Amino acid sequence: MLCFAIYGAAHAFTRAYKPLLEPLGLTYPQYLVMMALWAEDGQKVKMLGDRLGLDSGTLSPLLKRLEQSGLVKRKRDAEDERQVKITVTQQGLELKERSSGVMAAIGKATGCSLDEVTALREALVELTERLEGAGEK
Amino acid sequence: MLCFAIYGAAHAFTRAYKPLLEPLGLTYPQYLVMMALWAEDGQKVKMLGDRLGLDSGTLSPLLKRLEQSGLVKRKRDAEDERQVKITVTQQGLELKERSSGVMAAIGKATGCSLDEVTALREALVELTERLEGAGEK
DNA sequence: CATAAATCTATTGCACGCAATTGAATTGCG
DNA sequence: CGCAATTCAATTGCGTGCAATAGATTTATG
Repeated sequence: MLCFAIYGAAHAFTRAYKPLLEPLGLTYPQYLVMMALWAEDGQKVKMLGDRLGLDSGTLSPLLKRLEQSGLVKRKRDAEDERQVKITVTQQGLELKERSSGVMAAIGKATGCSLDEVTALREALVELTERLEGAGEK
Repeated sequence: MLCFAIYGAAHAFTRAYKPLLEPLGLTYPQYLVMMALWAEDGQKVKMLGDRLGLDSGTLSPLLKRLEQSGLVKRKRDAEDERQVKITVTQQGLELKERSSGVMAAIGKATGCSLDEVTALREALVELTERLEGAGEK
């Protein structure tokens, strides 16, 4: 059952990240969103959703919590008021520094060489694309 | 980001299963539980939790919904009244037949050879064990 | 034997994840 | 231009996932 192996691995990752992210006051999905924003600030909700594979039903409350924590600002775009632009605050930038150890700790926990990680990641991306392609017919 | 690839693949699987399981009235986690019970009937909640990596907080309401649907029965074990034994009903057994096409459809959607699937699965199980081992220290 | 410790299920509270709907804003078409 | 179709974010409802806790039962300990 490949499905079950992935299911278990995904949860194992979430559990592994949890103790590392807790001191930062972030959940795992929130951390993914912050990483996306650190990589490119000022993204619209739609853009984040496409990149992370999440819809507005998930992102809206998540972003609201990040705003509540003072990490991001949400603002309607002046040119297209349907869109909401998310910008990282000073506090959000500081969190980036404080979270620098997280990636390293996870890399160590996986105990994989860089080659192994790369191969596995590519296989999974490939698989994901095939599954999504099949679903759309 | 390996974490992100797994995160995406897990959701892609869930989405791929969804249209197949909907006609059966099952969610993906419910399907996993039913598969575990079809493989071995009469399991206790604890046993299911260990095998699927879920705790009682997740399983209790899930099993209650399966009972509501008439697929399983929950009964306190006579020998140890702390435990609850889950048994598949006649209706639950009939569902097994009706779901026989699901696995095949997913296998096809992945578009992987048996060797690829096996290799990927083993890599993920290995990774999961390392992550869990690291967490327990 | 009585009591403390451990085990097991259920409940509560919070945070996703997604379908479906709503409401506002923009685009396209006649 | 004017109205319909589209796009986008937010909301609602349901089903996980998990920590923390509670309650009941069994086991271990003195």
